[in-house]
Amino acid sequence: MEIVRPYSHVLKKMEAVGLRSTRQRLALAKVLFENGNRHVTAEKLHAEARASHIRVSLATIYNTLHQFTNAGLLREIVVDASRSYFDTNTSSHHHFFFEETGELEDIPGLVVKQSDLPPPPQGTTVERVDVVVRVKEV
Amino acid sequence: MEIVRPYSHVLKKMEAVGLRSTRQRLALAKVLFENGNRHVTAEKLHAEARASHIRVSLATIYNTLHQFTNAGLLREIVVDASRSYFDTNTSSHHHFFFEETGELEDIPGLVVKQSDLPPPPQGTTVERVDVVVRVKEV
DNA sequence: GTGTTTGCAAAGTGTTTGCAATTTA
DNA sequence: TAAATTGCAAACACTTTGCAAACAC
Repeated sequence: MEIVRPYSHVLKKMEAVGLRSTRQRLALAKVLFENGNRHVTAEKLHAEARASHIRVSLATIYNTLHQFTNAGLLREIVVDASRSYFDTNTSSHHHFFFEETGELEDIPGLVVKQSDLPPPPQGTTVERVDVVVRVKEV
Repeated sequence: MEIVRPYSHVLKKMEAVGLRSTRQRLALAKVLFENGNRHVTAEKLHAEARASHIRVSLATIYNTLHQFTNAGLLREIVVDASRSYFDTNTSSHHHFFFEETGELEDIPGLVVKQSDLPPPPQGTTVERVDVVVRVKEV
């Protein structure tokens, strides 16, 4: 019986990019990656960390979110001009955004192909395509 | 020969929703709607206004952008977590976003149909679909 | 031990607000 | 003249930064 370590790849990646295994980073990695895909804001992660008795400053939350994003462990999603969202799913996919609650949800199986799009402007290449489907409660 | 008043619909709309024709609003409407489609941030519009010797405070810029947005004359575009963009083209369309310069450009002829998308989550309706193609200079 | 990381408080950025003075209708 | 609008400065929310103390290796 294999022991599942849902976020062992995170530890490997941290080492690979030279991020030390500090108490804070390990605890945040656990919260973020242990339980499937998540969408978090800095504030939410901070609140959650404190609720789990993890002592971390907000500054460290921001540092960690950016370090993980640079390491390719997180992806930043822009849906709201006033807050940054981070997604533990770094594969190419899109989102439903619940305008009232500010929640995000992955859209399964929506793939935008290069051929679906007009060519990018002269001298540019497509870095990424983001589709946000904004939904409202009826 | 017809006299073209590219933004006469704006004046009508302002009246329709009860926005008085103040010096500031008229001047900003002119800047925004006189020369085809535009994408502006508050700061850019403010700078442009001052360059054209229009005295407007930043507070009024924000007020006006929101009032015009509520009136359906502008559309807010979310592409950057740190700034709000407003588009004079309120019809359903999508954008190229130049990550280095922060510029926006309409994508002509990209239409996302309801049938292209998975159904929205139970109890919600699609308010709007935003596609942002992030491009980088080669 | 050395270089990295943390946490705090201060600073920064874009945006909003309260309110007196001004302007529009 | 009554109600709406403006501009200022202060307040705000979120994020970043500088730096001394704590920590990882």
